Formats: sequence, C-alpha cells, structure tokens
Amino acid sequence: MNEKFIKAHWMESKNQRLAHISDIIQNEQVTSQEQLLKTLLSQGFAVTQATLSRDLKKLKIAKVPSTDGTYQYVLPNSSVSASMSDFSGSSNILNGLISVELSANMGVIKTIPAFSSTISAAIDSRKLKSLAGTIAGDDTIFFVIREKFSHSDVKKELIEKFPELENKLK
Amino acid sequence: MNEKFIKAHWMESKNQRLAHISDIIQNEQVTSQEQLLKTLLSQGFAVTQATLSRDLKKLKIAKVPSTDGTYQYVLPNSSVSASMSDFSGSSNILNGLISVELSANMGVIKTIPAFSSTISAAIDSRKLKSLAGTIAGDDTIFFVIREKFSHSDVKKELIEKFPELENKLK
DNA sequence: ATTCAGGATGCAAAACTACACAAATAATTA
DNA sequence: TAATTATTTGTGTAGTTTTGCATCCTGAAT
Repeated sequence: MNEKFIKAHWMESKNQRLAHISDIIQNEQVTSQEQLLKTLLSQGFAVTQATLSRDLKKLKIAKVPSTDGTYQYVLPNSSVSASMSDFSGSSNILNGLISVELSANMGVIKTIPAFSSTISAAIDSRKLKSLAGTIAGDDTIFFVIREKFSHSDVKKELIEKFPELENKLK
Repeated sequence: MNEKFIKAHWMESKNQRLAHISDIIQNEQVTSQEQLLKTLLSQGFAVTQATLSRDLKKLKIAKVPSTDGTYQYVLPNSSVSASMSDFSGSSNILNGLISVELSANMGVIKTIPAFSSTISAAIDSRKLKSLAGTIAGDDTIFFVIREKFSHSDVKKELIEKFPELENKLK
C-alpha cells in the first residue's frame, strides 16, 4: 500500500475521532475522559486517555460544573438559545410563546425575545375574566390574577381562549 | 456572645471569598486552582485548594482550553458577561444594582436608570430555580418567585449566583 | 536512499482536581 | 439551655487530567 493511503487512514481516523467526540459530547452526559474513552473504544476507536486530553484541548471542549452536581464536558459556543428560527413561517403568534407559569396571584409567560408585547396584546384583546391585566417586557409577560379566581380557573380560561397553549402550561 | 461575631465572620468570609473569586476569574488569567489559591492567600483569604474546588463548583466556573494553548477558568455565560463588561467602564454589570427586596411572591430590584434590562437579562440567563420570571422597567425590576420557594431560598440562590450582591439584599 | 522535520500517539510521571471523612461551627428545634 | 441537624472547612488521598519523552509514520529536502 502506498503512503498516501496510510496517511489518509491516519488522518481520517483522527478526524473521525474528533467528529465522534463532538457528537458524543453533544448527545451524552460525559463526565470524565475515562467515560468518553470507554464509549469511543466500544465504537472501535483505539485511543488512550492521553490522546483524549489532547483532543478535547484541540476542540476547546470545557469541563463545567452542571446544575445536577456533577461535572460535564461541553462544546464551545453551547450558549445556543432557541430563537425565532423555529417558528418563522407560522401564522400563529402564540407560537412565540414558550411557557406559562402561575405563582400565587401572578402569572409569568416566557416568550421568544421581542414577541412579548404582541402576545400580551393578544391576551388583552380576549378580555379574560380571570385576569386583571398584563404587562410585557422583552421576553417575559407578567399578569395579575383577579381576586377570587383560582389557578385552575385561570388555566381553564386560558386553554379555552387559546387551545394551542395546552401543553405549554406548567 | 461571640456567636454572632463568629457567624458574621465566617459567613462574610465565605461570600466575600466567592465574590473575590468571581472578580479574579473575570480580571485575571487563572490557569489552575493553585494559582487562584496563591492570589487569594495574598489577599488575606485563608483557604485550601479543596475549598476552592468547591467554590468553583458552586460558581459554575469552567475550565476551558484557551486559544493560547493553556487552560483557563472562566465564569459561566462568559460570552454574555464579556460582551457586557465594556458597559460604562464597570467591570461588573451588577454594580448597577442598588437593592433587592422581597415581598410575598414578588421581588423588587432597584437599579441605576437604564440598567434594569441588562441586569434583568443577566438574572434570566442564570435560570434561578426559585424564580418564575423577571420583567424590567427603566430603573426597577420585578420578579415572581416560584410556588414552594421561600424568601430564604431566593436569597440563598441569588447570593449563590451573584455573590457580589450579598450586601444589597434586604 | 538518507536525513531531517513535523505530527500523532502511547507510556508513565507529574500536576492537578475532587471527594470521603472528620472536626468545627452554626442554625434549628425541643 | 440542651440536643439535634445542617453547613463549612481542612486533611489526606483517590481520582482525573496534563505533559515530557520516546517512538513511529509520513513528507520534503538533500
């Protein structure tokens, strides 16, 4: 076999490995290089942990403390947030609505940035009996629940007026 | 008799330490816990590496490979806080925050005029478990506390995520 | 062909970090 | 106040990651 093949084999092996590492980091909870090592070995990549350390360094993969009390490796630029892309083309404004949550006499609606006032206006226009009023920020709406109305009253009325947010109500 | 003094001493020591760690991480190139340890010791903080490991975990400070071939510790949401750091010469966004006060299921934050949305966004980005959402005016932020969370839960989480506002919390 | 340079990698040691445990302290409750 | 429970921390060490060095492979230059 000629040199090019052999070289190609190596290079490809390395690049495939780097690609797989990115994939794995993105799709699984990787908490240590040893764990990553096992996964890679089981996929047919013959490497050692030392190489992984170098690979992770090349890929700028960081080790961060996660909320569940463990450490995880994460890809750089992982601060990707849901944006308007996944809703463009839709005719329904409420698709910009992410979630609704009630707390005591208040409600909090999370929306895609810049959509809150539109959504807020839409809610106002329906004049819900259970709501005293709404106020919109950039990506958040607050509303005040009228005296004597319960959380389930509010949920019922919201779903009645806006069936499409059924599964966004906490 | 000295209990209060001792308590104050310890608590303050810890929160000051956390705040200093954030500052140091933000302003210097920290490449290891040992290095951070030396810096802190030289500033009069008596701690050990083990404590730093725990502090960094609490603060969600990550170890990332940097472009210059070294490893560095960086604050969470570094892209966000970095882009905001050139804001009015202040090294810390939260310097625009004047006070935080809780009432029932709501909280009110007073800020320097025009700083509220920036600060509000900073709080949102940290995704505090105890908060349902925030909304910003010009110099005031309201936030809604999630059901089942107490005032002390909120205070604890706020200080955990933003050690520097320790003394601004009523 | 030989030599030299550079990249990739394993090995093992060094460096570094996290954690179990125990002790001290603080907060809470009885 | 005493007892109980929770928090914080240092010590020692286990666990993890990084790195120096040797080696192998390849490509380029001599």
